[in-house]
Amino acid sequence: MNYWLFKSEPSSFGIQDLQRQPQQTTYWDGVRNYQARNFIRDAIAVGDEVFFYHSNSQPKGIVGIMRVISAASPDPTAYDPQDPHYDPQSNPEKPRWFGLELQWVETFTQVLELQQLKQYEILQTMPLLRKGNRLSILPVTPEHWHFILKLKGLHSS
DNA sequence: GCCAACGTTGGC
DNA sequence: GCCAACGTTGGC
Repeated sequence: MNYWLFKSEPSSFGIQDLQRQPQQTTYWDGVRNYQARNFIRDAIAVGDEVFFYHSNSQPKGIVGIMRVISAASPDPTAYDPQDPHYDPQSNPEKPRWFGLELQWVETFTQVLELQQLKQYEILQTMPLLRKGNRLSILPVTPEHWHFILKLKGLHSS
């Protein structure tokens, strides 16, 4: 069982949107970066837990937790010319992009803001905090995962 | 709105 | 295979 962090802009899909879905699940599609694709296709497994991160927003930070409930499958939006993530070069015979199903687990009572996370020495090695890291899907070490959960405990009432 | 830090594309 | 140009992400 591994831990991850998925970014999304709440203006397009935030954790509140996830909570409103039927069964509180969603298919995470639209990933068009090979490194992130490799995580989805090769490393993320059913049962893994995921921090939901709101990017490009105010506040920005970790807003909750999701759980992986399906294996990766070819992302159908890649073949849909109407979709903003349409990739004309991708071919259903040889899928290039993948997505997977996630289920809502928890929404934090308070956002763990980026600025706050930056204050902790132990988190300095998080890929999330490394300058210039724009990957939308990142691994989280168990050490960092549990530290952040403790932080969350401190800041919820 | 700006721009640094990438990733991707395509000419050569 | 190199690398300049371009596009995107995302913090500020």
